[in-house]
Amino acid sequence: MNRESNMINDEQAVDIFKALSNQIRVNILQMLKEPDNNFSPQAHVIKGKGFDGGVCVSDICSKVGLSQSTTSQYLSILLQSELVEMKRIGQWTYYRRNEKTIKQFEKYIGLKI
Amino acid sequence: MNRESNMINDEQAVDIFKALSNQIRVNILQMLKEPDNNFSPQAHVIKGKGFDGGVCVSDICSKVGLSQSTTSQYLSILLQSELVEMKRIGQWTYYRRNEKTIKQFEKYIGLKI
DNA sequence: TAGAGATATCGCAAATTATCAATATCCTTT
DNA sequence: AAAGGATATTGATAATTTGCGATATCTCTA
Repeated sequence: MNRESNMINDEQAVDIFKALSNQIRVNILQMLKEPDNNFSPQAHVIKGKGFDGGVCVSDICSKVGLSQSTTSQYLSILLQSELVEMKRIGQWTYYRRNEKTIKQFEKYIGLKI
Repeated sequence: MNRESNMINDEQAVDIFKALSNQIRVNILQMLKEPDNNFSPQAHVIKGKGFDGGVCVSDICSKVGLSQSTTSQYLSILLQSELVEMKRIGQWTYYRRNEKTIKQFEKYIGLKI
């Protein structure tokens, strides 16, 4: 029951549009689709620990070529819009795509846009 | 042949995200889905003349409650991203959704985001 | 517990966006 | 040709975003 619970609202959708209104943030989301292919072989990509595919900030940072502070801030914008999720393990913070939100967003586009 | 011709590129996609990163512009696009239901009965909604469903700027303007200049500018942002198309007929400029781009955008989200 | 590494936050200057009033342009009609 | 209505453009200011360096916080290890 309650199919609506899967639907994001207009406000959330605009937040997502804002998050994606920057090429580099889009790139980050795209790179996270295939962490193993898109980051250096020695990159810190998680297997196991309940957070498969998570990539740590410094690897994303060196890949996108922006400063650490900007990269961190962009990740937090993606996090706030729930396009990604994060988990801190030790001194590293791992980010990965939040496929649930992305699916809901796709659905929103099809129905509401 | 050439299935790729239907696919928008990353840059176009970011332009679309920017266009949609504003609630009012999203509202305009949504209202244009059903012009007859969303505008006043005496609104200037086109039937025929090869531009069915087109709505003129002043009707959109009074509906969204922003100034004429802002409304016009928002429409031109939507036009540049090709989310809408326009046709000038006499002294009126009619805008309507560009379903082709919207479909391509939907496809882009599914494949690239 | 002091240092070192990873990430987040703060403060800032530059660039961009939001929004309006005023003005210009384009059509139509007289 | 002039007036008037519809839309676009311009100029201006306030607000937001971009992106950085500096600093703070957190966590591990010596």
